[in-house]
Amino acid sequence: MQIKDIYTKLLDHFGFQKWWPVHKGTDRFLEVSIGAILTQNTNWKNVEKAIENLIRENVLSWDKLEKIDIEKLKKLIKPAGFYNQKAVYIKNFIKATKGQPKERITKDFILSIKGIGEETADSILLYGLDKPYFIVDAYTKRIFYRLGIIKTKNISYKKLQDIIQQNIPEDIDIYKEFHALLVELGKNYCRKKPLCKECPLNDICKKNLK
DNA sequence: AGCCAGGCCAAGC
DNA sequence: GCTTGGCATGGC
Repeated sequence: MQIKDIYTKLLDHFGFQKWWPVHKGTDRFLEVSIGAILTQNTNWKNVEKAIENLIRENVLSWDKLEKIDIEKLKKLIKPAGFYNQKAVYIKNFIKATKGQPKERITKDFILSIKGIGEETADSILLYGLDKPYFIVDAYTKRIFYRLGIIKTKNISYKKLQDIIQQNIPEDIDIYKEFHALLVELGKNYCRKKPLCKECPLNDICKKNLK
């Protein structure tokens, strides 16, 4: 079973996910970046509440986020949790990237911002700027470990990213869809307590509990 | 009523 | 380089 066959199977089961979800009328690069910071170790439903707050208060823009009082920002993003550090991270990100031409927004550049790690950086690059970086998250590691493709869950981000990128076409739309599909599988079947019987990958998984 | 979520950083080996 | 503890809310 090849990695690209897993993608096909998931696509057959779930259909296209059309990630990353953004609101009409907002800057895609900005909304993806803020969403990526807010969703660090956080349920997306909670992130949606925080983003709704920012939109309702009309502060989801580079200018407004640069000027907003940080205590007010904390209040607005509170539903997303870890709001003290995330407010600082958002401020750091805005300060570093505001007014920068898109060519300057390289992975090394955004990784140098305190609060942006590997996954957040790749989310911004792939979904915000259409650059070919495959995103590795906790679901990706868990799923590939259970499938038997990797032998340890402690594999480094870079190693798993390389394995996946070397085994699927370098295609932005596939990168986007595949990651979204892995999240869908992780949420619905390959949970901490997995639902193996109904899992669409049951027949090719080593850890299944038939 | 716990357990969990689309991680990151700092500190300590 | 790898591991650990802290960070916080709301859904299920």
